[in-house]
Amino acid sequence: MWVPVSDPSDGSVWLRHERPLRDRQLSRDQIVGAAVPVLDTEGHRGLSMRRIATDLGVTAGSLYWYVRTKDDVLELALDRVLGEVRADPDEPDWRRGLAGLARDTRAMLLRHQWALRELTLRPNLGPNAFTLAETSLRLLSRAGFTDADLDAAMATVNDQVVGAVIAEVAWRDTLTRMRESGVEWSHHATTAYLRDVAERHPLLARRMAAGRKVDVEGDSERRFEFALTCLLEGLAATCHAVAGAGGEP
Amino acid sequence: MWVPVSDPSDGSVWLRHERPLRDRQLSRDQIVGAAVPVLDTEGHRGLSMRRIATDLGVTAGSLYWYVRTKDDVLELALDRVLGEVRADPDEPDWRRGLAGLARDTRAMLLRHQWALRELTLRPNLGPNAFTLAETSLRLLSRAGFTDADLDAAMATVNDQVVGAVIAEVAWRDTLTRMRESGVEWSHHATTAYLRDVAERHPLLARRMAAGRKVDVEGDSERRFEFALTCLLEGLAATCHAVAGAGGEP
DNA sequence: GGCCCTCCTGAACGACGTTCAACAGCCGTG
DNA sequence: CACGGCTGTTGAACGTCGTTCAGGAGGGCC
Repeated sequence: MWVPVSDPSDGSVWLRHERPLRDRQLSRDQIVGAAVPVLDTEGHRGLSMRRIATDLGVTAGSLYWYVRTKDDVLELALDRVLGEVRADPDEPDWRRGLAGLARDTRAMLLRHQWALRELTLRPNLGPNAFTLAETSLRLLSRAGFTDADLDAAMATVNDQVVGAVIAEVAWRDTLTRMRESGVEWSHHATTAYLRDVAERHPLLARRMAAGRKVDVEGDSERRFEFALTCLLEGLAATCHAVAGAGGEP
Repeated sequence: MWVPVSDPSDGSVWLRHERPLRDRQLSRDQIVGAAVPVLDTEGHRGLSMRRIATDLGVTAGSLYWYVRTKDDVLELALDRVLGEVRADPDEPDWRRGLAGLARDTRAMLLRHQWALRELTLRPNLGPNAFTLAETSLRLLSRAGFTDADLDAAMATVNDQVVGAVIAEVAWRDTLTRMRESGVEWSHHATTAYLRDVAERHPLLARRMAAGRKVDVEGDSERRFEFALTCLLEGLAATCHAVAGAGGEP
């Protein structure tokens, strides 16, 4: 019994079953397999249904036999790359486990920067997303969090990673684009605009001038590690506070 | 002497000066003013150059006199809403100050959810972005962070907020869409897929079943506050560790 | 052999971002 | 006061996009 309640685009790909195929010259897997490399190398702008189709040697229309919308493809692609994240749910030291998970997620997101966009407004109900969540929960429950805080703690770590990589990518991109157009950051006398900003904001100005030579790679990693230890520290403290006198042996 | 190095779209709107206008029937301000409400009510999909133009009573082509690209409009719109965030840089208690800033930023991002997408790959060099950064730095320098960690600490707080709101919005959206299509979360016997997920992931399953009635509003806020206290706790600890025996009075 | 279901083609639709020749009105200069 | 030039705006056009759909090829089942 199925009521298409109003159905503008019901739920998510994951809640729709893949058709049983017969002569299949294509499959969802192949479609995603074609989409991901394009996204990696050419970004969102480079991916079109027609592009996927020609890469697979078919016409654009055929894809709609396997997928209802381009958004479906993106949703599938997102879960595909989420599957690349490796983490050991049985690591006994929860802090080490979470840190590893965070680092691996960051690495994945840097490999597939388009995935950040997807995370912002994609339902994200894929199997790999669930597996990752379960792993996090497992590690955190080992830390001694109570049921209520378990959710929040998991979300906190995850959000920190996502937020950090977003900022990192945006920053990288900014520097690249500015360099391309001949403007040098950390040398703000070039543009009237930047000079003005520096005058109005002393702390920022010091920060801009400080790293005369900007080391995006290193800075980003340092920042990420800082945030991570900071957060884990806070989590441990909160956990102990909640557990009262209990906690780790 | 100007070399258009390759110039696909040099830098950012902010590095280009707005033309001095004469008969101006339009202005960048008006364009952004027309764009933001559309984005708020109809999202990215609802915003087109033609839409902005007709709302302003002109043709699409005219906009290109004030703006070089649709991306310019989005960049300007992003900074416009960043300007809505209010925070007191002179708040003596740095933790209270940062918490306030974080909460206000979250509120803004919930009002303008499209802005999340922009943050992911927009240069974000607008004046309001800089002002916010300066405020953060001011508060954190009051906390006693050294120059090197100042950057990282600011980024950490900011990233947490962005990450949290992203997850919140995605979650809200998922629930809404599922409800629209008649699938109920926390009642996963409905779909074979969700039942399967629940079987494979015990901790997740408990979490799904726990909140029989999902209170997105409350949960999100609780989670946000959890993350915030957690993070500030961690920051304070790190700061003290770095400052050695020094620190607050 | 006939039918149906699966899968793909090719053409089409409407909307999009962006460009551009043309033209309107105001400017300062002669 | 006339005129050339700059500032804005138009309207049509280009190419691309996501998506739809009638049609047909070809295998599986009765």
